Amino acid sequence: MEKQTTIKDIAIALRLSTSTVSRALRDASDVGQETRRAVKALAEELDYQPNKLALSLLKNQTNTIGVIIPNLDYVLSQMVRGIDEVALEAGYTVMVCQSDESFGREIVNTKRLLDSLVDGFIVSVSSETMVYEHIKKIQTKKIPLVLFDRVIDSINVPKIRLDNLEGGRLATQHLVDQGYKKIALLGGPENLTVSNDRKEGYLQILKQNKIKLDKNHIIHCDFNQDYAYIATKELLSMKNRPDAIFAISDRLAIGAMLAIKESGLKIPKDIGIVGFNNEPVTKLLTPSISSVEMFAFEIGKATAKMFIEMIHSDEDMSEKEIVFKPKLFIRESSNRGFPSKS
Amino acid sequence: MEKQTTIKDIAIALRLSTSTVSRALRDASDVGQETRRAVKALAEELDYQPNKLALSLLKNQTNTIGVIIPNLDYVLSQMVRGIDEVALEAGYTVMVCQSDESFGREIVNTKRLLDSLVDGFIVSVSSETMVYEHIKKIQTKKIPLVLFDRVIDSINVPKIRLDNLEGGRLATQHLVDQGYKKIALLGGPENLTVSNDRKEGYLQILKQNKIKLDKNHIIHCDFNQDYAYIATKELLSMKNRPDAIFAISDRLAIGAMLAIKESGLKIPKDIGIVGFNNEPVTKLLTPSISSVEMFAFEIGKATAKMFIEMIHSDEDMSEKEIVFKPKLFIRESSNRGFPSKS
DNA sequence: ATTGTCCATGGCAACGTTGCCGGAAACAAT
DNA sequence: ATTGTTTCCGGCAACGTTGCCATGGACAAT
Repeated sequence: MEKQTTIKDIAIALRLSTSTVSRALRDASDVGQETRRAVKALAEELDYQPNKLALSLLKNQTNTIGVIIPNLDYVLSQMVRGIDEVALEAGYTVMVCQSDESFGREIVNTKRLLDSLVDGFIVSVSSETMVYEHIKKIQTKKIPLVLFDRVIDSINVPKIRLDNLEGGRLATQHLVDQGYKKIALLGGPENLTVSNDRKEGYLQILKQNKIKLDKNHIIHCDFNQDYAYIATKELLSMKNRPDAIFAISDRLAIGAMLAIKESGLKIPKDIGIVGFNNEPVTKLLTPSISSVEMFAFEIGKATAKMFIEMIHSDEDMSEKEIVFKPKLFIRESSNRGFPSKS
Repeated sequence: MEKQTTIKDIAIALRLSTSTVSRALRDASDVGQETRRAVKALAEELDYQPNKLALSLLKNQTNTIGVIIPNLDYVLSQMVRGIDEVALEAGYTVMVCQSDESFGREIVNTKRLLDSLVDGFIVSVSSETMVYEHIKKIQTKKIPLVLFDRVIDSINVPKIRLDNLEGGRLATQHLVDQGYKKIALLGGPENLTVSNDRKEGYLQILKQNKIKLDKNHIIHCDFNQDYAYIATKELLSMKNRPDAIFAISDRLAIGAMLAIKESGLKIPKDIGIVGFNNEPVTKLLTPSISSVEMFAFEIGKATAKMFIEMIHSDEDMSEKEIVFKPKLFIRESSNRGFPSKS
């Protein structure tokens, strides 16, 4: 690590003061034509780069956004890509920290970024997170904070998310429309609004259609494909066997599908499946899996935009919330041909 | 953004000098018992956190690693996870920048991180990158640099990568063993050693087995699944139609598979496929796709370890290279049952 | 009483940069 | 000749921290 050339080096070489060099470099007024030219020339020659650290210390701002996410699966990768794109454009650098769905690591990451002095936070919580002191601490310190995707209702900051309730509704209504009568739910972590909203949508639709719910048909299996596999085996062995499964994520849907395939039941004839996220893989499987698109890339971009707006505006934005509308893609796994084509 | 409590605040409150407070906080010698206790108590109460920026400026080190990667697909996500894990452990924070396979953005990212004063770089180049001035600049400034996965031969720094040559060999030899005679190659970008090594392995095996190569059977399609689909359509329409495809990534293999399915040809009977990366999706498809595992997570960890070793050691490590051995997972897409089971 | 030693603390510079103020020189206006 | 204005530049402080050196008091040894 070589010493970088500093403003001082230039000042000494040119027998000027650092102030003058600084002004010349920034094209400020109060600098003579000649001096300016000389300074700029030498700066160029010595490949001078202003020391960001010194500036950050002085201005108490780092142009860095701390992003805390639970993992880097397909959806979050897309979101991060969206955040990245907008942030870069706006002159911010992004520090991404994965909590790996661990509450402990989420706290560690928050602490770290907090004293790395990021200008603000963009956060999506881990599935283990049930108490939000670390998040509230960010808020207490008046550091800009935006929540996205896995959002926390009780915290009053801008939020960008999918309308998961509607997503749950879309998926479930579709299954009802296809004539399925006993629709099971493979749910996610119970402390995540994302999961609960999707579940709530599911429940609403059942109620709306006067379908009696068998409580055993709801199984929570985090976001773990293997759990979904096991849970589905269990569902299939029930006396009151479901004839459709709404899985709260595509991973769960895949786990379910593997279990169903092994059982010999036919998809979608005997049993239908709808997933969530619309990962590319859903198109590729046999049968292809119906899924709810959640516009991850767009959510990422919107999140970063909101963040930047928040930083530059001084009005209170804590009530702002952007909610994206989901879209259902119907594929083989749930398509029995209803309503029958004319 | 509230003002953080500083050492000065504590000093004033306790009528001490900043030096004394600093020493007390760091458990250094030369501080009285009483003062130490008082300082620590107040620091706790005011939630004092040392200002990393000031420290970084002083010590000229940021405890931050700049990671530049072309994208966040499955393999790189795994690698980043590995890097993250080790880096965190060692007290480093990671700044991940995606170049999105764009040469321009790679340069921008390098510049940014360069003057964000990261302590060093971990880089995997974009598929567009053919000239390495920006990478060499890192080296010129004597900033620690480690290359991984997509490595550049002509740059003399530690490298961590897969034995792609062997990977290409494994895949191709397997196809030969299964009795395929006309093996096509869906290649990656031509300026990436990763692709070229895999291709070279393929060529070696063909030669070893005295299989005549039809030059039309080699098609480069970056890492783009859609190109692979089109390329495969083309291959299938050839007079001298291949009876197997070695795709340099799973994405390409999937593209190929889609095209073959449409053609009505049977996999693996009429035509075999082997992919590369061993993404989880390969297991799930019908037929499941044989693929070469590249131990992305382990490569990530090894990379970060190497980086940290490099920072802490003063011997020259530029010649160090860690090469992981690939492993072929044989699945339905290429399994014709040879050698026939007894 | 003088010197030496130890302990606890304070002062100052430095890291690289900018912002503010002051000042010198040149020239114009009175 | 005095005053004012402009142009160009330097000095100093500040951001938060640490490292080095100085200082002063207490106490023991001579």
